[in-house]
Amino acid sequence: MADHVDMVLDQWRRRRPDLDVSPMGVIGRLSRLTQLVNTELARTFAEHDLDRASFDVLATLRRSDPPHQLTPNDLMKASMVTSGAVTQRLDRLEARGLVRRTRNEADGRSVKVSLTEEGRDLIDRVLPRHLETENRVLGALTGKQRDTLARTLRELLESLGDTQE
Amino acid sequence: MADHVDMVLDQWRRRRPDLDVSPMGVIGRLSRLTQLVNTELARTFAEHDLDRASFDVLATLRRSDPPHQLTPNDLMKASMVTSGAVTQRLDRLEARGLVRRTRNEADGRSVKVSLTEEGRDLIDRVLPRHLETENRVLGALTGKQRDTLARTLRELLESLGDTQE
DNA sequence: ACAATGTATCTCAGCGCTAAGCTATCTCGG
DNA sequence: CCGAGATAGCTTAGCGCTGAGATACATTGT
Repeated sequence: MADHVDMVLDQWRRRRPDLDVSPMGVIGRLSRLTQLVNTELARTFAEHDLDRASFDVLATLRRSDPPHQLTPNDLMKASMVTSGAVTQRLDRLEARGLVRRTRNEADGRSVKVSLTEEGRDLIDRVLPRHLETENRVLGALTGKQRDTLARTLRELLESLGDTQE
Repeated sequence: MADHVDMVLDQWRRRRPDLDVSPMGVIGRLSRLTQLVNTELARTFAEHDLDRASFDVLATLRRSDPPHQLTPNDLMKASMVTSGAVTQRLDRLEARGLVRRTRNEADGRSVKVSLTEEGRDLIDRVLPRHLETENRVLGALTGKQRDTLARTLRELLESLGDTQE
């Protein structure tokens, strides 16, 4: 059995036999798989009028310590997008009544973002469905394979500096 | 040692002990790693005034059978983007003189895209640097780990329908 | 006390992509 | 041979993000 990347690797080996293209066997698959998985996850989000960006914000707030308040800066660090993107995400979520921005008494530059009751209800409704989808996407792997995969990905992430500070 | 996803999993387990969030240990890392890797690859592309989109088109043409001619439709299938995106990618590359569009004699609806000499020179210059970067990104893994990883990712891709037709 | 520097957030032009729809051409059954 | 449907590529409005920069407030060193 062969996937799309196998075909790509074959082509390169015919066309450029002088190059070692084996790293593409890993990185090409990573990128392709992430795209397919994201498409699959997007379906579940869409069923609740969400997309990944909004889901990420709601989920990050939901899993934070009570009282579930974070600054835009916290959200930026967690989401790997720029501050401008966070502002716009919050604008959209606030307009839908899913989050609330309040002044930060302790620091006049800053803002506190929290879930509204509606926002919390929504994320609590979506989360189990999201986990089902993730589980289904991983259905081809045994538990042991998943563990090994998670561990290997963690090694790579750590080597690229993605650690808890 | 713990990465960002470990922290996220801990948070969920405290906040929602009723849910099994283990799938996030795999899918969260996949998504996060892909983003970090893409940032790293983008640096190499930028050194040659390229981005991933342009690189993908040039590389797909370069590895195709002589005479390195593909239709926009072929490029669309290979790249997982819409036809509109392919049109725009080709517009940009054509304006820079890196690819050429010619009529398809056999089918008046269609077009043939080929590399110019300049385009071919560029991709041949970038490709080895790109592979070095990919290799460096995978530096934390042994050869055996890379093989296992590639195989596992392929299983997932196949289960999601990403096969050669 | 305050100037200089740092930090938090927001603003916005520009970019690449998608989704929907358009035009031109091809295919095929009747 | 022709009309209906399929196919290939292009167009474009709208979307979310980036990168650069603006604003306001906080911190630091002297």
